[in-house]
Amino acid sequence: MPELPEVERGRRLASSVAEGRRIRRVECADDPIVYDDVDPGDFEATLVGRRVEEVCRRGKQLWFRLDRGPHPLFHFGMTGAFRIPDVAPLKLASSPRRGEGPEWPPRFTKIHLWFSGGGELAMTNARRLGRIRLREEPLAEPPLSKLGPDPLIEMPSPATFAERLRARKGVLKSVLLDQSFVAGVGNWIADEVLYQAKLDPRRRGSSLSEVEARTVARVLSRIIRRAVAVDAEKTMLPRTWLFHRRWGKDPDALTAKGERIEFLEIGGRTTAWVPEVQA
DNA sequence: CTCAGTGTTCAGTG
DNA sequence: TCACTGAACACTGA
Repeated sequence: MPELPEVERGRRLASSVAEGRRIRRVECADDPIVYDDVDPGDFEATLVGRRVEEVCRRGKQLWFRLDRGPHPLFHFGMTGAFRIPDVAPLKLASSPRRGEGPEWPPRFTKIHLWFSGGGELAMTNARRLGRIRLREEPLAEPPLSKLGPDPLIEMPSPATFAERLRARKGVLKSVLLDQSFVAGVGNWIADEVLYQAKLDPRRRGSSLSEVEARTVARVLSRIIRRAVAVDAEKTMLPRTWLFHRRWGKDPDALTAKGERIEFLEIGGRTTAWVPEVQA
């Protein structure tokens, strides 16, 4: 379920287990789709023995900066995640949902890494829209080189953001999802931003006033920082957010304030919005 | 059985 | 070339 905050959670998890450690062993699933342009055997040989200097993220892309290249890049697609072995061996009363149990490595594991010091990390990817790649210079090559600024670590000034947004002719929802405009916004964050900024998702960037465009910048930054601050834990997001009410296209869905939520399809994506606030 | 889906990419169009 | 649109990808879970 990865948008920027969830990918950042993955980065922190990987960082805690991998940074400063050497990769001792690698096991890849036999899945050429997930390996994109990399042969799984080469991949294992490339990584074993390398030291992980830093786990980096930009937008929804993650990569390990190793002591020498090529460096592995990870993209979670719609369903990917990093996992580490469960710490608590105590049996819980309730039975875990499928794929979330204590099984190790977990179901749908595409790569399993062992580090010096005993840590392990697995990347799962049930629907196989994720990608694992190798790059000599990650930031200089696609997909990273095509990304716009990451709103957590390199958010432009409101003035700069507003200028860029007002230069766009496309509808706001699509512009926010464009990873070359800002990196890391996905479907629910785009809807949340437009709800809190009180803007119709079908408005065109070029139609915004300076004040409206700056509001988008401010709200986007605030939402991202808040979601990252709670480590993307959904139940910790403010009750007033559209997030909690937007799922399932429920025709009777209401916001926490009792406003009616409606659904549109914009750029092929389901868009939840609140006409009485955003019209 | 059918279908939506927290994402990206690419061919096609204007 | 830019900007945008829609389809394709893949497969689980509802």
